[in-house]
Amino acid sequence: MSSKRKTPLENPSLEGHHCTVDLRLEKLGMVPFFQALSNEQLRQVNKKFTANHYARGETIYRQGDSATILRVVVAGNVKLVAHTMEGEGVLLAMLQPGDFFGNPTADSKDVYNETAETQTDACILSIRLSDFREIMNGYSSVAMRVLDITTERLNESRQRIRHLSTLPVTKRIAHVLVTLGNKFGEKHPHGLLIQLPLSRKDLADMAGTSSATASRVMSRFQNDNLITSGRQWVAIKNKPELLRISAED
Amino acid sequence: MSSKRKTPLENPSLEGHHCTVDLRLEKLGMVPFFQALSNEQLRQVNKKFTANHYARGETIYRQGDSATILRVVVAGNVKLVAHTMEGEGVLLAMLQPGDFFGNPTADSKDVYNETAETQTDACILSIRLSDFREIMNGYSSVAMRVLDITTERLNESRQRIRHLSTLPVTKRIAHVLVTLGNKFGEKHPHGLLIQLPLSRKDLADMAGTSSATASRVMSRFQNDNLITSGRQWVAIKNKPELLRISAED
DNA sequence: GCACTAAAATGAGCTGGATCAAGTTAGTGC
DNA sequence: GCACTAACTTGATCCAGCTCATTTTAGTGC
Repeated sequence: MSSKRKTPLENPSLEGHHCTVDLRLEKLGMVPFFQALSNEQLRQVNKKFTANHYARGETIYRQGDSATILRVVVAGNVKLVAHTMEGEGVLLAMLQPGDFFGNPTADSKDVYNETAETQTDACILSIRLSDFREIMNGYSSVAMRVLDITTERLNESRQRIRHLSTLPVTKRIAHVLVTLGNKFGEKHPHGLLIQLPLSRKDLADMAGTSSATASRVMSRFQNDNLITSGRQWVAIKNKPELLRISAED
Repeated sequence: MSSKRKTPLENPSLEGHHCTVDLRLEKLGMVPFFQALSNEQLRQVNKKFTANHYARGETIYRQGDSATILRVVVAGNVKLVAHTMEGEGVLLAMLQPGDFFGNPTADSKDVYNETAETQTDACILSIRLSDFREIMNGYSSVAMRVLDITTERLNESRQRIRHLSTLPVTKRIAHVLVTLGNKFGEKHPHGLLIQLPLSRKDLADMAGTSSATASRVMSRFQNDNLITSGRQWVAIKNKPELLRISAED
């Protein structure tokens, strides 16, 4: 884009027209739980979905909204945030293309218990929960993959509980950085660049601390030459050492 | 039992012979995810299970063991604990009859990432993971129920992350008490008795605090007449107030 | 009833991290 | 290049909850 750009982050520049039917079909096949389906089956499934484009920072749904729709990220990133009454946020998950969100549970009285917000421009597919349940009923491979993913998320979630209960802030942040690096990292002159707008506040909300403390820890890491960072971006220069810090003792 | 017993907790007195085939069959039908099966189907499924009796305090499997077996609690209680290297524990879940544990995921290189230990004498059914996957493949109702339960556990787990990150100890403990009351509570002269051996340490490991702090908070609750408790047992006398405390502000 | 033991209560002191409040800058738009 | 602003940094203070250590007590076995 403009030669003035300084952020090392890629400009998403995701135009609305990227959310087309053909792209949808192509992307649906890449979604983990549809991988076992044939092209014809995929075409059938595709009919049930609708696509939507969201700008960065838009809210897709809010905590407390009735949960009748399941969504899949096709392009861009989405974050799931739980808010307390006072407005403090806890960042539950950072999603990338292929990830689904919203409960896959049928229970029609369910409401979302987190808010979904785009972290970049994004293209999102939606399907009625009842339709998705039907698909799972029809194709056990789909149901099984969804179960596998949910189980994995449960395990991650429990690991985070363990960290919150037992590790000091420094280690928690080191761990969050490594995890983000693994999921969103891309090779870059600065190091392993986390391809995602990521503020100190976001980091703090992931590690369960305040943004002031997150900032202090990040300063220290930067001094120790473990990371490079600017506004809303972080690159990892020494992953092994971060990993060591997060696990030591 | 002996007239000398003081604990208000029921004496489990679960003898080995309670783990019989007929009991198994009867109980299997009560497990949430098998409820939609016919008697004949149930009999088929039953063949795949084996039953085991464990004494209180026994370890069923350890964190790091290879995870090739899925288990179901038939009688008694089981707790899932994650340990750090230093031996601190985090209590991830307290299970009751009907609950399954161990990952339902096929991935054969998986290991358990928590330790399962009996909290009372218990009867446990085991099934090979591969057999269970087959059952889920064959009966989509089973797969769907397992998914629903896993999703619910994920939601609980995320709520706990929210609490750990945002609530002070007092509220977290109040919340744990209410939750345990709902799950394990039984009417009793003392109030709503939590039918489970439950030490201050257990409580602390659930709320993410030290047993000293848990003890202090419990003393305060007792002074305020919200609970009654002794060694390893707690009864709730004023649930509405505890609920208010856990949610206030 | 008495002795025994592990659990629980309690005290004293310390500290990691929160909070509040200024400064500083990176990145952008013009 | 310059001005602008939200993001970030950094300092100073404070306290909830931890740790360590001691005393008390509930529950059990005899």
